[in-house]
Amino acid sequence: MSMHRFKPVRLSRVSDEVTEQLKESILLGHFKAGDRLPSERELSDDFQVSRVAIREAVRRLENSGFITTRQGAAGGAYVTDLTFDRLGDAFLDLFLAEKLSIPELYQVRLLIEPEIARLAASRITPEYAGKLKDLLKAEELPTTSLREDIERKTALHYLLTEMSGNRFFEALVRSVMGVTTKVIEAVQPDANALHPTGMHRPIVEAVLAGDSDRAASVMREHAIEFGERLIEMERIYRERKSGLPL
Amino acid sequence: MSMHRFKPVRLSRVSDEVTEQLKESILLGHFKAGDRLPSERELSDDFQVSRVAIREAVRRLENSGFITTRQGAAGGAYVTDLTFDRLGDAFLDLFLAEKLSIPELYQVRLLIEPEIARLAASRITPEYAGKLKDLLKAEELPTTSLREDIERKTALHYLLTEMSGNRFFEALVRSVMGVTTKVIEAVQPDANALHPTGMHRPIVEAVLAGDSDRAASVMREHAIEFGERLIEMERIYRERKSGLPL
DNA sequence: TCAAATCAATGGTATAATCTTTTATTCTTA
DNA sequence: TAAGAATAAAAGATTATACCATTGATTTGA
Repeated sequence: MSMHRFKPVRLSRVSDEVTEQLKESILLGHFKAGDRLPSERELSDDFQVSRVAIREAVRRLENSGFITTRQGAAGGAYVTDLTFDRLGDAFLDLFLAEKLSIPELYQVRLLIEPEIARLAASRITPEYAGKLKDLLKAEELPTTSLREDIERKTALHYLLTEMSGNRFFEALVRSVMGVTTKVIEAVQPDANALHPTGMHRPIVEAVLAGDSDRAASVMREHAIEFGERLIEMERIYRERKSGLPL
Repeated sequence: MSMHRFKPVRLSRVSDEVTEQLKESILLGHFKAGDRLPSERELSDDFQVSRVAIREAVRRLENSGFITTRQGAAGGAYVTDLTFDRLGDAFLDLFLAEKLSIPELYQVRLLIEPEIARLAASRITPEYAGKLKDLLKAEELPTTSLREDIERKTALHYLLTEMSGNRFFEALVRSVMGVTTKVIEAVQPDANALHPTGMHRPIVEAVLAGDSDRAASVMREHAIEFGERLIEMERIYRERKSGLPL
């Protein structure tokens, strides 16, 4: 009955050890974005484990967004700058597994989007003003495909989050957008009926005017209106559950 | 120059194909939480690929929170109910990679926590009232360790998000809490100085009273006060960047 | 000079053998 | 007969090795 507890010599799988050490190295900046990790065979030598263990670790790091791998001569595992994509994937999986619903997403969106618009209006610059006008013009071009239409209309929301200066807002909006885009593309509604051209105009105008309060309130109205249509989309989507995701 | 483009026979790695098929099966409910996937050897036969490919796929699914694996006779890959843990991991990685900062997290928290308190107050029930009182009592017990102290104090926030009835709020609060817990445990401040006993009392009282507006406003005050201390924690944390994460 | 052929490095895949862990079964023995 | 020990069996974990496929660099040759 010794008081001291010994730690197991092996904490876990060797591939987990490798994963952690590599991740640590990346986070500490020993490998920066764009750098290439040693080849699998080298890592195998360094860690003194088999290539299979290395590959499992690499696969996990890839899955977590830390690296991308390329085959061939100048190939290998390249460190990437972490993005919000993995968050989006996680949210999407949760939605597909019915651990999140559109109404829940929209309750949160209703809270943050007006705040983003408010911040954006308060931080308007001539450069951003130009970008906003361009996006609005692009939105009102004739639509060629649903996908392109969605891209154009989400672009404004992304620009506003960028203007807000808060990357957490950006992460959330991108994630919510990811889910809604998924649903819309699966249901294939009439693009213009879902989100009529010009719907964003009042928002842009308020932001351009630097009118924070008005920006927030028109964004709120927009979120309410669009949110209700989205909820109907989800109903349709869940009904034909056999039509596959991924 | 045919107009029709053929699709490549192999879209990607075989392990990616396997990952997608397994994930699809799980999402479609062919395997439910608690079910065991076929053994690696069986999957290898079914998919007609090597065990290496199977293992890489399993590793990714595990990393994404869809399965857990156990060794031994009754071992194997067991499907798990998707949780918000993976989100928390993603947020934590982003924070460690300096793609998110505490001030940004707190700007968002300042927005959602009062709303959660408001909702909780509007949905108070005798059962929740009992739980709230219990938690408050537990908080005011003498502290034994920093970790336990943190656990007790986060418990209230979790209960409130549960009461809010919105799982997205829950996901966000859990994620933000995950990051703050990480920072606090790394910095090891004096527990009571950081979050004095009784700090939560006004919030609980307002919620118990079913006073939504007051609940929101006192929660807002709490978030502001605590947030400022957290920002200082981050400064200390980032300074000694060598003290390792994970 | 430049295009084609070749080479080399690297990740991707397959196979097979063995180790380790865990549970179930069988056997022994008090 | 019941408890405990030995054994077996199943599954993941690990290793080793060989070979395939992709890709960029190098060499070759007209």
